[in-house]
Amino acid sequence: MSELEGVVLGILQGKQPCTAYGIRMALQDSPSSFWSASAGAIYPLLNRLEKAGLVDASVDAGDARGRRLLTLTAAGRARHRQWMLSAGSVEVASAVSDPVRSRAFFLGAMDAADRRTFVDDSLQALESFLESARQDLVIRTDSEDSWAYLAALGGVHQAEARVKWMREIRDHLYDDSVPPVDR
Amino acid sequence: MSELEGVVLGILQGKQPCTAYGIRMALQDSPSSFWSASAGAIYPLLNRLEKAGLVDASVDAGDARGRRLLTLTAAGRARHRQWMLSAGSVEVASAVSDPVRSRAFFLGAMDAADRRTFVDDSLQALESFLESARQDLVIRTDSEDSWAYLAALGGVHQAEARVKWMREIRDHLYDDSVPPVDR
DNA sequence: TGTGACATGTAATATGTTACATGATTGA
DNA sequence: TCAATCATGTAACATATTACATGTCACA
Repeated sequence: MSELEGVVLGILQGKQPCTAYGIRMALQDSPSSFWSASAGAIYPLLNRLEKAGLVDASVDAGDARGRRLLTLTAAGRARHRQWMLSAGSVEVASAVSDPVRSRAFFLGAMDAADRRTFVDDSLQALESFLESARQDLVIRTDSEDSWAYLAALGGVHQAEARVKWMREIRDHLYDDSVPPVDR
Repeated sequence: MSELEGVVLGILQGKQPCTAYGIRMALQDSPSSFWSASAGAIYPLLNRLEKAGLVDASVDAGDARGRRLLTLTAAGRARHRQWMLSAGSVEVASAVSDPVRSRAFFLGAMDAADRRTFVDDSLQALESFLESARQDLVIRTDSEDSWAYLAALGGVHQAEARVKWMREIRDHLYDDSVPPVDR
């Protein structure tokens, strides 16, 4: 069961009845750009879920576009619950990915000028991302869903931790005691 | 250019000359389980890179296994540099993924008992992950590569932020009108 | 001498990406 | 009426996963 599948089931549970397009838009509104939320991923996925009996679809008769309103079945809810509870496994908890940190591991192979570019530019990008995470939090502030707010708050905390960390690296960079790496 | 490709080029740059197997093992040693580091991903990838002229391979004549020692070409180094500098783009900085947080957005759809299970179990998983991130940091402490140390430190900071955040959620959970479990 | 790590690779499968293609609906 | 948004979908392609398959090397 893929991450995207779990997320899509979750969005559907919160918005049903809604269209595949609506799910796509909800995914796109997230500050994270981890999924492209492309039509080529969403429509085939939803059709798979429907075929597997996790999702019900009814064509909206009053809409000539063939608008399909989707809802979760009982099996779909059970599957979503199963996905949720997998958060307790260490494998899921450790399947994080941070593309900036992945790159930072190899800073030692760059020359001093590139290192500066890297740190300055990625710090700016991280600050910009933090800003969008904060905006996302504001949107959820008056929502009745305090859990979604707390989840978004976690995103802000993590974004703050990333900015702080990159500032630490910058401080280290501007410290002259570090000799250049030999190549 | 995929994340895995960039990471593999980076590992190779730091360990060359080394085998594809060595790169796999280096990937596996990371506390993050984001990549499975399976043979089915690494060997085809390295062969693609070789074909593209980013990697050079020389068969070790003294080894009957057909051990191939890999090195980066100039084009490979340039490609790696390009990947590194892409950390400055907001798209890359925002392409983070946290499977526990993804799930936390949908806590509102769970019943109280499942919510408690979710929070208690994922807190334990996050603490366990934090521990492995700390161990990874210890390994890098006496390394001459201070940058890799700083990168791993970022991993620890983020893991700490995730634990702290889940504790906040737990506090919110037990503050609620829901009667507390026996403890 | 035997076991576990080293070493390379493929096959079937699943899933995601980009780009393309089409048309309806809504509101200024 | 016209443009932006809503809405569904496919095609070619790239890439990762799991499971399988084979054999060598180092060392106790």
